[in-house]
Amino acid sequence: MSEYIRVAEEEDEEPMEVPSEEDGTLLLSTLAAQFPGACGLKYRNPDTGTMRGIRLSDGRLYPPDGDWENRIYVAVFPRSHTENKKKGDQSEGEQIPVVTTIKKRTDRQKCSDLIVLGLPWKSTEDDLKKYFSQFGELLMVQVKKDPKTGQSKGFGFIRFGDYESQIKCMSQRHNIDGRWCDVRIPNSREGAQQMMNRKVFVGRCTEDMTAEELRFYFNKFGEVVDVFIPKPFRAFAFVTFADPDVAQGLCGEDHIIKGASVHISSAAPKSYDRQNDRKGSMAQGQPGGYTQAYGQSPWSQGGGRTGHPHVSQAGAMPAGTLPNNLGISSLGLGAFQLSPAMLAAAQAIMSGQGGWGPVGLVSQGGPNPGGGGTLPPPTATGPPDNPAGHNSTQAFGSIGSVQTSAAATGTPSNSFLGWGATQGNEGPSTSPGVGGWGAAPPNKSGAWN
DNA sequence: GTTGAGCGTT
Repeated sequence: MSEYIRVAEEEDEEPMEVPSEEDGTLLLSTLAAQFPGACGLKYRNPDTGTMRGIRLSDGRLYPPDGDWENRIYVAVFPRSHTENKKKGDQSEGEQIPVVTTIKKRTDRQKCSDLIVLGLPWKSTEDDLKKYFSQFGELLMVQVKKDPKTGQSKGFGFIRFGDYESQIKCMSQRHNIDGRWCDVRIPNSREGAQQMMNRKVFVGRCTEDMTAEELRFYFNKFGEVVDVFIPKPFRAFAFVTFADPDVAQGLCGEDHIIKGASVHISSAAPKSYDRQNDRKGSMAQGQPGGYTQAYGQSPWSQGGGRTGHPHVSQAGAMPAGTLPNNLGISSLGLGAFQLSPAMLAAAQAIMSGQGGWGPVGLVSQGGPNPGGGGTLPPPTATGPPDNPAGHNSTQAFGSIGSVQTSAAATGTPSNSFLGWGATQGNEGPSTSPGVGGWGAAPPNKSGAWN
């Protein structure tokens, strides 16, 4: 079922053939490999003469009506990218409303550690390094081992130097030495923090706005990783971007979508204090309902492994939540324009529908695999990160200089690959970006708003 | 020289 799909950068430019997957979908990573920065696909519908967006979900583009047919598709880029290409003429074509310019680039993401699951027992850190280097510069590689026996536990951690590498890596599965391995965002707070402020609240939505349309619309501003529209209709939505800067940049703006003016504001529930208030009532739940919202690996595991232990498709609203919709009009809408919606939003968050939410009341039907029902304390504000440098056992500056093959191959030696500084470092704290963690961008606590 | 869902000695 794999085929080649013709894609052009602009509608009138020469298309390029890009391969689809066996299931007929087109990986966004495949598209991006030929059209760097592309975040979607569209084509002109001959019946209506208008452009039609292609559904994107979990990094895969789905053929319209199940068939790519023989159309020529046009790659879609985030707006900033488009702006660069069309030198400034902004008053034409598509309905781009009043918007402040977004200069932040989508690749200015912070990377997070990634967990690699399902490793062969024999795989070494050097093996991982060799394999994952194909996606980009690696800052860290770990294989977790039994301290006594030195035997691998079958999983490890990696960290890329740039976010695009991370995205690319996570958008596919990996065969390492004969085993299918998953790369995900770890359940730890590391990744969860990056979820902060990536989600915006879109108020005054109309009922005819579909998630796909919202996704398509907001993709102009940056990669959209999730759109959530509560059901039944409650006139708001959540849009989650890959880049928190994009999300933040949109906050406070009014946009016109399908003729309606929607208002974008922060979706940050900022309810970490409230969590403490209701310590007793929060049963359990990983801090990362997040994990499936963002760090999911759609392909599950290879081999015979079965699905994820924590898949929370919390459908129903838990009892005893907030008073329901629109009875709130009695509260005086004029003064608190966002109140009703925010209340409803809180409701949605609390119920777990949003796929995140700090409290995670309902996690899923099954037992919490995290062992023990205690929710790890959020430690919202604390700066838990070590200062630069001492964090990982084998942070290394730049791949490419692999002269340490002696240490890499033979001696475990605490599995230290020993590349803290490579050639050409003029002392510490020069050249941010190399040299491991010194450059670790404005540490996580900064992302909390 | 076993195992196969998970979540990280520092």
